[in-house]
This record gives sequence, C-alpha cells and structure tokens, in this order.
Amino acid sequence: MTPPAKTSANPLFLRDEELRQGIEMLFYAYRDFIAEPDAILRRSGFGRAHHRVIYFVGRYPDTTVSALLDILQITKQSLSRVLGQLVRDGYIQQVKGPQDRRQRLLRLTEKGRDMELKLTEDQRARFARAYRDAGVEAVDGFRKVMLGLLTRDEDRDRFKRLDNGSR
Amino acid sequence: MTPPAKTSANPLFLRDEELRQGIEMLFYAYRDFIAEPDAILRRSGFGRAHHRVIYFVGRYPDTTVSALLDILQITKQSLSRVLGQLVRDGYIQQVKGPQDRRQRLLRLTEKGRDMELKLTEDQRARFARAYRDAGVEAVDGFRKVMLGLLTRDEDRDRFKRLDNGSR
DNA sequence: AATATACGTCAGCATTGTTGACATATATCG
DNA sequence: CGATATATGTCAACAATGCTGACGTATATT
Repeated sequence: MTPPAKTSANPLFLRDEELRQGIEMLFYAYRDFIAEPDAILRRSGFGRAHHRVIYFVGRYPDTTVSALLDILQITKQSLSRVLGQLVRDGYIQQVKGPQDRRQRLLRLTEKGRDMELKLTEDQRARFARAYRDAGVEAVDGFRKVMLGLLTRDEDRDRFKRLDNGSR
Repeated sequence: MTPPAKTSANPLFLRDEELRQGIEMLFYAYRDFIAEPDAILRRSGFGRAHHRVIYFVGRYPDTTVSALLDILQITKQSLSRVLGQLVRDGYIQQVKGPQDRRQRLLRLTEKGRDMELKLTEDQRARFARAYRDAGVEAVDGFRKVMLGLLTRDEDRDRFKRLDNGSR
C-alpha cells in the first residue's frame, strides 16, 4: 500500500525519468535549432513563420496552398499574412494550377532560393555534425524514434527510406 | 566542370536529402509534440510559455529565476510575465533563497503539480510509445543524435546516463 | 443550375518574444 | 564601511504569429 518511491531501484521512476529526458531533449534541440535562423530572419525583417514557408516551398516546388496548410497546421489566415509578404517581396512566385486553375502553385524565386540556403545552412551543418558524431547506426535509431513520435501516418510517409542505389 | 547533379547516384545530393529529412523530422515531431498541451492550455487561459515554466520548475524544484532563464533562453521580462501569472494563480510558489536571500526559489504547488502532470501526460505517452516501438538500441541512437544537435555542453550535461542500479 | 472547393481578405484579439529604462534588496570586494 | 556587482522585479511599447469570424471570387463538380 505504499506509493511508488522515487528511488533508482524503482523501475517506474526510471521509466518516467527516461521519458522526461526525451521531452527535454526535444525542447533543447528545437530551441537551439531555431536560434540561428531566427537571428538571420530578424535582420531581414522576417520571422520564424516566413522561414517555414520558404523551407517547405523550396522542398516541395509547385505545392498548393492547401498542402502547405496541411504541413504547417495553421489557419489560412495565418499563412496568408506571411505568404503575402513573401510574394510581394519577391521570394515566392505563384502560378495558376494547370489542371485545377483554382490552385495557386508556389515556388521559390532565385532570391527565395538564396534565402532558403542561407537560412538552413546552420541547420544542415548542425545535423551533419550530429549525424557524423553519432554514426550511421545511431542515425537509424534517431529516425525510428522521431517517426514514432509523429501523430499521422501520412507524415511518416514523407520519409521514405534513403536509397544509395547500391543494389 | 559540371555542377553536382541531383541524382540518386550523387553522394552530395544523398547527403543533403538526409540532412533535410532530419530538419523536417524535427519540425514535424515538435509540431505534434506541442499540439495536445497547447489545446489544454488554451482552455485554461494559458499559453505554451506557461507550460515550459511549469515543466521546468517541476523538473528542478527550488530552481532560481536565473537558472530558468538560462534554460528557456528568453529575457527576464518575457519570463516575468508568465511567471507572475502562475504565481498569482497559485501554480507556483516563491521562497527566498536560504543562502542568497536575493534569489527567489521556485517550486510547484499541489495545483501546479496537477497541471504539470495533465500537460505532460500526452507527451510522456508519446515518448513511451515511440521508445517502445523503436526498441532500446534505437533509443540510444536517438539520444546520441539529439545530444549532438545541442549547442552547449552544459545542456548535454543535463542528460547523464540512466542507471538501473544493476552493477 | 446548384453546390462545393481553393484561395484571398478584412478585422479584432491573445500570446509571447523583443528592447530600453529604472528600482530594490542583498551580496561581495577593496 | 562604502562602492560595486548581482538577483530580481516592473513599466511601457512594439513586432510576430497564432486564433476566430465573416465575407468574396473564381473555378470545379454534381
């Protein structure tokens, strides 16, 4: 009838400690991950939301507004504000969908591409270093856990196995 | 003199693809990670910033304001706003530091503890599921990579190896 | 022809970050 | 002891980015 004790001999406590470490690692990693882009954006008069839009438009050229909304999980009004600025300032170009002419397909301009590379430079370097130091096996474990954290299968599907063609 | 081609035979492209998948996994994981707490907070009239304060005060009882600022990496004015609300609403209690009486040591009240558990319930369940599905080896890799992503050694030091006492 | 969908827009509000300035209590140093 | 540094708090203004609600237009589908 005694409550679970918080000692290292208690497996329930160990488990909670492990889970909380995960929570915190995610917090710290994300905090550090956005620090450098945020500083760059600040100097350019933009914010984190602009970065996300630039990133995913660069990643999925000719994507639709709906698809972008589904990725970002924000309202169209929130997206509209930053997207409008990026279009007006010449970072993103909109073209009517060839099949469905209601769509506005999004793509980066040269200027947008330059900005995208500048913004993700630190983030890519950060992953390059972490991956290199941890080793391929650890990277595989990292991916497994990260995918397990996601809510939707459709998001997991975005990460098809990397193939180096050596078959 | 040809530029690097974006084909699956090109190792540079493969590498960039791998790094970008890392970037995106972090984005999606974080997005999903905060969705449920955000919804709860919204109903309680709080925001994400309140969650972070409640979480870390719960994690490090009797921590100082400075230590909390160092974790959150925000200004004291930003912290002050949410911390003040949490103290006024009875979630957090402040006591003068016994050694250094300039300090205001922070700890959760019963009410604060309840809220903390409610807020992290989904996050802990999320990690429990991801860890279980991925396996212990993957978890180890996950931790290695996550720690590699951090900027500061002092943050890495927060994650001492888990010890199950079986030595 | 009616209805649904894709997208845009205006307006207002809340949260959360910032900078800058200033105040108080307490600790430390010379 | 007196000067200085540190820990914390506070007021004010501003910017970015979420949200809800309402309404409008163009195009596709039924």
